[in-house]
Amino acid sequence: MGRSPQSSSQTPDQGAARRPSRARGIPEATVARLPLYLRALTALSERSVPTVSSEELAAAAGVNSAKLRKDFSYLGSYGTRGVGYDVEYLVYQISRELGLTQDWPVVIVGIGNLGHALANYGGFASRGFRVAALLDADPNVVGSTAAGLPVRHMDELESIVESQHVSIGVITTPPGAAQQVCDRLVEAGVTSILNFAPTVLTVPDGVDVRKVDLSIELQILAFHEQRKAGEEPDRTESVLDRAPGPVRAAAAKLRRAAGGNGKSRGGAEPTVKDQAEQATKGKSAKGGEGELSAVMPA
Amino acid sequence: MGRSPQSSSQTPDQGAARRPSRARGIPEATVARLPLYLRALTALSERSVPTVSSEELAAAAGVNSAKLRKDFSYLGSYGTRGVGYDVEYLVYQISRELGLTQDWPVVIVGIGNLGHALANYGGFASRGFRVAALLDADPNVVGSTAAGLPVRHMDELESIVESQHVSIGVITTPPGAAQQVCDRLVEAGVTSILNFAPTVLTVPDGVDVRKVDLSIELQILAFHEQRKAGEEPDRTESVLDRAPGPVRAAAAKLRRAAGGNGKSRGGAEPTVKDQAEQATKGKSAKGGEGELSAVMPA
DNA sequence: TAGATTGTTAATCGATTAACAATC
DNA sequence: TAGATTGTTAATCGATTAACAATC
Repeated sequence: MGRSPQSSSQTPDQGAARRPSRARGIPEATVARLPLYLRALTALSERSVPTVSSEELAAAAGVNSAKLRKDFSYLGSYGTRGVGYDVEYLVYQISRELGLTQDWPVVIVGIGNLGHALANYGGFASRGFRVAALLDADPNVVGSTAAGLPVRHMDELESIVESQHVSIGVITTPPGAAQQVCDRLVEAGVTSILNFAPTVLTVPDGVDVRKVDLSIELQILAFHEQRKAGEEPDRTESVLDRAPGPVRAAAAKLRRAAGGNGKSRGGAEPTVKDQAEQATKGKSAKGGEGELSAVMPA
Repeated sequence: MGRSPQSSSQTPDQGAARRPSRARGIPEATVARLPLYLRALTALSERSVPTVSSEELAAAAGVNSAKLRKDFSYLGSYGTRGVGYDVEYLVYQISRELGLTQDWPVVIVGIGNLGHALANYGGFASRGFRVAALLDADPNVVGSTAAGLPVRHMDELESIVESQHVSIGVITTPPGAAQQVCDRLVEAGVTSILNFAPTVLTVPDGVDVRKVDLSIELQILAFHEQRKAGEEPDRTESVLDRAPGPVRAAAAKLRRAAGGNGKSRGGAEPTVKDQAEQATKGKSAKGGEGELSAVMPA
């Protein structure tokens, strides 16, 4: 069976998006928004709002109305011109489209803080996801309870997955254990994996992986944040000069040596490049993946 | 100041993507992948690998090499033809591009299980993110410690954000409190928000919001999972018949009444629609956002 | 020089958006 | 009927990908 690494990251080409994937012709981008619409509709339903226009619903979901109507057009013609959409009816249709009208047993592997948080997450149960088991490798954790469920030992993984027909696994282990856990889940029959460990998982064809990476989200924010403060005054100086000592020193050296910012496009400047290289040799990895092992206690 | 809801969800148009946004011409999709490359490069750096080809690095990051080279071309010409990329040099350049060579103080608001998990997340510190403070509204939580830091009261939010120049806030409160917390953060000077609460936040222009939604990820997996099992045998029957009692009954009724699946495109079938509507009135919200309040203990 | 690999081009694909005819 | 709002079209935009000339 051919193995392919998943796409990872909160980006357009998440897991399933790699296959032809537009199952039944619904674009991946639309699928990713259906849960948003469902959430907004559920809130309206609780307030007993009978119908809603594309404009109102779009506002509640945080998208524009043209996009929403286009999205809904892939599902069918569920609205009424001049009136809008029936809230209950849409809740049902979207739930059905997403597969939420059936029960989805899931296992959570790695019961640290994050595993705990997920086990307690009410948003799962209310949408058809049922925690079939909590698993951990640590004997000190096994036997304790989280969210009213006993934490069971990894040894039971296969029997639980098989007997309860679990098709979705959630991995909240340290990164070092993630691939091995993934392999066991897949071998036992799991075909969808939600991965919180900061690792690229390799899975056979036919298995979907989605990745949630807390640190990546922050890094993307930092990228934009960086550009807000100075509004491009002279990035080389402003950014590097606020950097930690060694980097700042190297930056100064760079400027003295070449006046460039190491970002000049196409300009072949081996001198600049070599010096920046030297400058970073010392600090090198600066923390790196090693520290991530401490991220999510197994 | 014009307020606009953020785009939310792990989809292409996350927060910042709404503005013209391609700060310095780097596409949003590329920015979202830079952290992946950085992680892979950091791992290589720790193994003291001096250079890497686009093919190797792409494999490690889980993307294809053409995409990687295209991404890097936006940053500059940092490789050497015939050789590849210098690992240390690239680590530095990408870190700089992402703004990780500077220190980013963040506050985490809402210290439940998830807040705890985030406070302990080693991936933050190793990338320049420093937890400036943990905040909570619950007097029983205030004063305890998490990840070695004291949990402080919400009342201190403004003074902390201002005195420590915090520009990034992480919201892990229950959904009901999120918008209010967001408003206070923004008012105090925060311009980037990472939102874990299942709510659409409204923020002024110039403020970026990224959203991480655990339940949405699972729903997307469920959508694809649903299509694997049966491979389109006759979805109306297979899906609805596995649904809970009331829904299944309604489905049967529907089939009897019209033989349609309620999904027929364009075909105006008021009878079918009305009956499906009736059928769902009873179960209605089925849990819904209310339960989500239990998600993340403040 | 020969082999390897980058950086860029151009074609393709998918997603977004405004506008409006259809129709309730 | 008049007003409102959907569902769809078509234009635009952005992202992906293969291929290859440039060049180490």
